[in-house]
Amino acid sequence: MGNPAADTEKEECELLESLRRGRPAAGQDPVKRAQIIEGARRVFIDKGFEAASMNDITREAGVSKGTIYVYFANKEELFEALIEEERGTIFKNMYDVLDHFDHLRETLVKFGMVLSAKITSAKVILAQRTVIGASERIPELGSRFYERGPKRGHDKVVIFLREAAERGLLEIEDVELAAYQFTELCLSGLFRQCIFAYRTKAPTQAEIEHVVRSGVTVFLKAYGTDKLAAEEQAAQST
Amino acid sequence: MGNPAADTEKEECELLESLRRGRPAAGQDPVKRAQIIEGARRVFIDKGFEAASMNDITREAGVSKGTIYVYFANKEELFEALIEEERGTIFKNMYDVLDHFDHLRETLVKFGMVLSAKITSAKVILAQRTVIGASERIPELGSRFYERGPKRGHDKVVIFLREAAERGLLEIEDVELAAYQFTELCLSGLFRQCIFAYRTKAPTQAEIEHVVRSGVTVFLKAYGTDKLAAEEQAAQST
DNA sequence: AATAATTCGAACCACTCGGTTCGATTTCCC
DNA sequence: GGGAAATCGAACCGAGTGGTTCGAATTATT
Repeated sequence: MGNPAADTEKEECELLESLRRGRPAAGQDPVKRAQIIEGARRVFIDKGFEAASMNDITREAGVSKGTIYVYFANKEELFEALIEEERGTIFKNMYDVLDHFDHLRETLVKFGMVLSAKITSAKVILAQRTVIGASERIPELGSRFYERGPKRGHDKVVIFLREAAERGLLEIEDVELAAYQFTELCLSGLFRQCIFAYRTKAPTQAEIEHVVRSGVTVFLKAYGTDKLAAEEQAAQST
Repeated sequence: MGNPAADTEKEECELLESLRRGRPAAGQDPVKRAQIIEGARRVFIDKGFEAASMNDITREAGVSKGTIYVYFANKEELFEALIEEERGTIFKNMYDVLDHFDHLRETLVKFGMVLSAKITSAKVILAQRTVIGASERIPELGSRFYERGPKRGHDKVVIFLREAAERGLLEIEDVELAAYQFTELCLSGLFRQCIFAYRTKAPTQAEIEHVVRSGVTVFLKAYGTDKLAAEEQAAQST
C-alpha cells in the first residue's frame, strides 16, 4: 500500500504496474494459476510426482506448456504449489470444534470424528500418499506439509488439553505426548489401513464414531480426574 | 519328490532337470537372484518405483540387463519380489516377545519398544515410503504388504490381549480395536513424523521408551482390572 | 480501429525410458 | 578338454522426458 520499498522489488513493481493498467502481469492471473493447479492436481494425485508428465498436466489443465512455465519455474515448483494448496484446504477449519467447548467428552468425540473422517477420506489419503512418496526425493516437502498441517493441529490440541487440565478436568504429566496419544487413539488402525491401500474405501461414519468413542473413553480413563467423573455422573443422572 | 504330476508343470520340470544336472535352471540360481534384488533394493528404496530405472539396477547389481529379465518378467515383478523380501526381514521375529509373558506391563513395554523402534527405524521408514508411494499405482502391493506384515502382527497382539483377559488381568470389550489402540499408543506421533520426513533421524531409544511406557500406562489404566492393580501393588512392595 | 501484452501451440533439444533381441563370452559339469 | 548352458553386453525400438524458444493468435484496454 504505497510502500516506497515496494519499488525496489521487481515482482511487486510489475504487479503494481499491471494493476495500474487494469490487467494482471504475466504469470499473475490467479484464475489461470488456479486452472493450472487444478490440472496439476488431477495428474499428480493419481500418478505421483515422478510418473506425472508436464504434457499430461498441459492436457488436463487445458493450458499451453509455455504458459505453465510462465507461472511456475519447473515441475517441482508446480508440485510444491499444489501441495501447499492441498494442505490449506485439508486442514482449514478442522480444529474449529476445539475453540469453544462445554462438555469435555463430547467435544473430544466431535473433534476426533472430524479429524478421523478427514484424514482417512479417499481424497486426503491420495494426497498424503503423494506427499509421502515424494518425501523420498524432496524431504522439505513432506516436512513442510507436516509442520504446517498436522503439527499446527497438534499444537491446538495441546492448548485445548492444557486448558482442560487447568479447569481440573484432566491431569496430564506430558501434555505434548498426551495430545499425540489422543490423535492416534482417534485413528486406531484406520490411517494405517487406508494409507497402505488395505482398505480400498474410506471408513464409514459409524465405524469412525465407534473408534473415536472408544478412543476418547480410553483417553479419559487415563487422564480424567475425579472432578470430571463427578461432572459426568451428575450430567448422566439429570 | 518323485511326484509324477510335476512333469505336467513346465517350470518344475525344468527345475528338476537342472537339479539332476547339478546346475540351477535359468533364472533359478538363488545367489544371482539375491544379487539382483540387492541392487534393486538400493535403487528402488532411494529413488522410488517410478524414478528408478532398470539401467540403474543393472549398474547397481553388477548384472547384465538380459540376465535380470531372465529372473524377473518386468520391472513391476522385480519390485514386488523386493518388497516381499523386505516385508519378511522387517517383521521377522518382531512378535517373539509376546510368546511367553510373565509380567504383563513389562511384556507390553518390551514388545512396544521393539515394535516402535523397528517401525520408525530409518531403513524401515524408507521401505514403507516406497510401498506407500507405489500403492498409488499398484494397490495390491500395499495391501499385501499390510496384510502379511502389520496385519499378522496385529493378530498376534489380539491373541495376547485375549489371553491376558482370560487371566483376568484385562477387561476389554472390543479386543480387535484395543490391539490397534495399543499399537498406536506405542507409536504416538513418531510414525507420522518419520514418514513425513519431519523427523530426519529415527527417534532415540530413550525417546521410544518414554513414549511406550506412557502408552502402556494409558492402555492399562483403561483396560487393566483390579486384579492387575493388586498384582502390581504386590510386586512393588516386595 | 489501433495498440499492447498475454497466451497459445508447435517444434526443438539432448537424453532416458522399459523392454527385447542375439551373438559373443564365460562358466562349470562330465 | 569337450560341450552344454547361463551370463554378458551392446544395440535397437518407439515413445516420452523436462525445459526452452518464438512467431502466430487472441485478448482487452484505449
